[in-house]
Amino acid sequence: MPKRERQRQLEISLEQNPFLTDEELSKQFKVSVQTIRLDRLECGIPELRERLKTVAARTMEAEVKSLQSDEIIGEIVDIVLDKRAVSIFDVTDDHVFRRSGIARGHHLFAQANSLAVAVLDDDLALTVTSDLHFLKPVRSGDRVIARAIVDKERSNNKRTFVDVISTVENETVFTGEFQMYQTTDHSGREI
Amino acid sequence: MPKRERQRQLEISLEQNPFLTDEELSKQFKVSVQTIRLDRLECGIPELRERLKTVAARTMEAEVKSLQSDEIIGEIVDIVLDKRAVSIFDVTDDHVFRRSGIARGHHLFAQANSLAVAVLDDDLALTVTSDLHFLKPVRSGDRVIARAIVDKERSNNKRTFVDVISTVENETVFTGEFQMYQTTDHSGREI
DNA sequence: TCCGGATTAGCACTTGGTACTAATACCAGT
DNA sequence: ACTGGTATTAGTACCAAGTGCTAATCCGGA
Repeated sequence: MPKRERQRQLEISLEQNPFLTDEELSKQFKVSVQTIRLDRLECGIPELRERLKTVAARTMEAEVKSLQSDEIIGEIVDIVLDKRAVSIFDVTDDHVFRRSGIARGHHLFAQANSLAVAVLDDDLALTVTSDLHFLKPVRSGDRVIARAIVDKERSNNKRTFVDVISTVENETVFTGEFQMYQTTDHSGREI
Repeated sequence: MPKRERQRQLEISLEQNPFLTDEELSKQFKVSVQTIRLDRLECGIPELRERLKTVAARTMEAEVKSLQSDEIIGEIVDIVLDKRAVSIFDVTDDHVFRRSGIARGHHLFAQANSLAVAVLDDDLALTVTSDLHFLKPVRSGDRVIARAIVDKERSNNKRTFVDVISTVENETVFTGEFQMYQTTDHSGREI
């Protein structure tokens, strides 16, 4: 196998499995450990420990991100329980279709839906039905601001209606009407 | 600081930041490196490199998972383009409300919506509106099977209607009607 | 035949450890 | 005051997986 091709394969191997030591690689490619070291040097591939360090660093970051983004998609910036709430969601490359660069619908839905759940002062609010309108495409880099308002007129003690309007730079990109089910009895409360 | 307390703090420190070397820890706790080593030994905390290895391993796993789960939520098991498609989504603890154990709505939506996108033989299909019904709660461990059917009667060359029905053990848990926008012109094709 | 890139080998040194031994410190009990 | 036990510190030998360097060898083409 020619040198160029081996180096290409090496990069692929390490991308798939950064845990390989030079010795393991030398066996895989049937060359000496020194050759592997020279290859890594030429390709600018760091040693095992450095690779693990960066991979591990990625995890820590990702875990912090996913921790906060699991409960609520987006960040809640204002909330008055049982009345209204606002959340901000920054769209990144992770959220868009690669070909078109347009955000996948389920991320906008997730922001709106989790905001609708959060605005209800209930241990357990579930979505029953919802009616969605995706009005304008949202792209990577856009900051989506979702505003949820509890519609008290149409709500009763088991069903609550929450309207969510999401905007990017004051233009409405998404609207959702959520009919929510609440377990606890709210009839005794102030409405 | 007493030994017990120091060891407790040590565990906390390393959980938050597994990248700390014994030397850094010894400075942090103002004891010798050897003491830190003894503490790790007693608490069963592995050395830096082992810690990074396990953290990095977690990442790789997570990345494989999120890679496949980003394009399509769930796994497509059957598809006839522009006609129908089926996907399977296994609900885990990651998808449910901690308190109630019931799956968050946006995961069911994501499965259905991404299936609706996939079934359309188009580089760029976008969701315009959708009408959702969450009929029964879905729990961790449930296997959700989503079936998408393209409604040809109501579709024209710019708007396509896709109906998705999701079931768990033959019971319908979710239905969604998706009105999709397609960029490419399908009028010349077989319906 | 000679040149040059590619490969291999060998050695000293580095990091962040393990495993082990030994010394020291300090406090309580008798 | 002496002894015992725990805690801490110091020091040594060793290891894995490298870097950085020099030197030797191989192998193919002009």
